Amino acid sequence: MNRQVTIKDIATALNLSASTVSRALHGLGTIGISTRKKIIAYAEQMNYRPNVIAQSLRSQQSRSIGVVLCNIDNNFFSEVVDGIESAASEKGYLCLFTQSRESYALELNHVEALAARNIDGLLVSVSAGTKKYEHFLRLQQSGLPIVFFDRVMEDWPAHQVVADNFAGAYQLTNHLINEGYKCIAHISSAPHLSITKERLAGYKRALWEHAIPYSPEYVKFTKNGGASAEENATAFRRLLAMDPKPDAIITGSDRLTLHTFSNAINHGYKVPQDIAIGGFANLKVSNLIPPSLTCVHQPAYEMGKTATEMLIQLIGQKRTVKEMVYERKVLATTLHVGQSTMRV
Amino acid sequence: MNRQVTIKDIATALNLSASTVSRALHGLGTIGISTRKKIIAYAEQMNYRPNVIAQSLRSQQSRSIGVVLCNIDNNFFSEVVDGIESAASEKGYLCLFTQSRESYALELNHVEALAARNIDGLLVSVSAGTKKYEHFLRLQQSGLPIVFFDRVMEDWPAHQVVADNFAGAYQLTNHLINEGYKCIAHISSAPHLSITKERLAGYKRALWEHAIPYSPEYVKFTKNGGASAEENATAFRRLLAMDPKPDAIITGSDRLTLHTFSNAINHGYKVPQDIAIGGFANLKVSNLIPPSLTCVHQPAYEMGKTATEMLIQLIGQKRTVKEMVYERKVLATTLHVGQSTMRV
DNA sequence: TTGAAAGCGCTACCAG
DNA sequence: CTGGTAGCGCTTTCAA
Repeated sequence: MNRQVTIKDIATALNLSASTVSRALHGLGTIGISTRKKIIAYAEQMNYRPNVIAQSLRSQQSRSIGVVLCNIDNNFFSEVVDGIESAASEKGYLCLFTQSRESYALELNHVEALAARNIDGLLVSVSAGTKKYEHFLRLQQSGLPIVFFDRVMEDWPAHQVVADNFAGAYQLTNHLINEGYKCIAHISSAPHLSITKERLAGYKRALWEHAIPYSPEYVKFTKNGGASAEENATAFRRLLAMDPKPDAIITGSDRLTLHTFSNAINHGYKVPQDIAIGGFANLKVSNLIPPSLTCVHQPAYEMGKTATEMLIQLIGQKRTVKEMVYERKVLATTLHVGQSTMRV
Repeated sequence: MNRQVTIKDIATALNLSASTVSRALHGLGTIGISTRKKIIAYAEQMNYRPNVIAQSLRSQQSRSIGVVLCNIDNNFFSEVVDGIESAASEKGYLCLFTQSRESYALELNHVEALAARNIDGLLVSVSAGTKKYEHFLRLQQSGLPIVFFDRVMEDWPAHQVVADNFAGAYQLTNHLINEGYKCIAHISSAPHLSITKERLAGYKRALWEHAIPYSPEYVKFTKNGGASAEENATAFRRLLAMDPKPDAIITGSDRLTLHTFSNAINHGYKVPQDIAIGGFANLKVSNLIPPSLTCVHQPAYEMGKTATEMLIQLIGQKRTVKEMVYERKVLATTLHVGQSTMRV
């Protein structure tokens, strides 16, 4: 590879010292106006680009942020990543992007690999397979700014940006109850995830307010958040085999919603006549599918943007761990009522 | 931030030299077995992680690859990125990921920013706004391995991984002709993109083989590849205002397919009775939308994976620019026939 | 106004 | 088998 042109090259060519060139290029310190112009011109002509790695080594920061999430090929997360990249690139940060694929081991690997790269900060949505948070806590303790989004580390002080999962589930359940549905089941992600718990709580709360007893058998969790069609199919089959049969299902993610919908159709159920379906979903097609889908929409792009801006601000202020004040931002969800939960 | 522990720290603590510690940690060179064990143990205990930035500066490579594409929030590209990340992480590479948002200026910025980070290689799908390739050619000339995927730099020697856009469009058009459609229109992306040209060529070819005259007025291009709903709506309206009115439309991307579908419905057209629609699409819901969508599916995940593997191989072999043999891989598309193009 | 030197953390070479 | 030294490219004192 033809070496990129360096400050030293410019210095030699112009019979100056490296420090002078560096100064000229940054406009800092004192420097003769003519020397400066000459250097700038030559640098331009030679298409000089500072070596960011070297700058990074020197300054101990990299203007890059690490991102760990479970899987990008998912409407919700690709919107989030869109938001992350936008905010980061606007502030001159680059994103190192990794997928945990719901595996604790992979998440751990990626987090360590990122930390070794002098990232200035880390953005995390924890994997479904993660039950220990030491790897995050250690880094946080060492002073690395971390912002969790969507799926957060519970019961530990940390910066968080989340959707109002409780309210989303609560509103959706309420809507179903008000439509007259009596037996509302719930298919959700892995039980220990923060989003799962929050949504479950919203669901329970709505039932409770209407004096409908909560039956745990009507709630099915999927270990991989519906990544495999099979775990969803099982949950669906088991729910529909129950007595009484549920007349509505609330689903907890894009994938779960889609799978449940498709399972219903494949089993010959009509929506909403035989079973109503409504769920968390950031699909671009919800109004193309008939019956149009009732869904709780999360501000995914905004979540990515907000989390990134929060992170970059933290990077800027360089507080010590002790004086850190942890912030939790909750973004509102919106309920879109479609035909899939309409009472017939 | 509590400084990470360095080789020097270990050396001081153990009364050894930095070089010895470095050797021990890498298992290279000669070193006493007991010293080695002692060092390894201590490093582990102190949770030592090599500073990759320093390694990078020294070795002049970073084990990271840059990625530039137009927008991740798009089914096709998020699948591609999934493939890229998988392949990269498997080989121990990290991905620096950027979005050009169909803008030449942003693309240029990102490419330069990436190049300054000592990336070992670059993965590119060119933006719709890009008509000059100097920024890529310069880097390629300087020895940086670049692999283009999906939208490639035309008429220039370069590594490429693309879908068989010609065949995809050809098969789809053929299918429509065989179903008996007479006036087949085409809505595609920006006219100068490689994918647009290839698809147009396949379309023309099928018409030609059936002795159907090609009328340019029945082909509409969208500057931003249908990123805005509006440009698609305009194209749709203009097509349907023509005389004779087309009885089928072939669309050139996820977004265009979705928008066209939705436009048809909103204008009160029945698919396929009033107008047949088939297009390039990697949607996960194509069979949930009735009528089920006829679509040309591209192996997006595989495209990302293949491009990345090709890139990493290039990085490994370190040929000079002169001895470079450029390779173009073409991945087959598959036609899924649904009801949206069924003759009624 | 400019230059020399030191050092960020790491590794490769050459002496001992 | 181990240590010293140099240098990757850059910036930042400090001295001239």
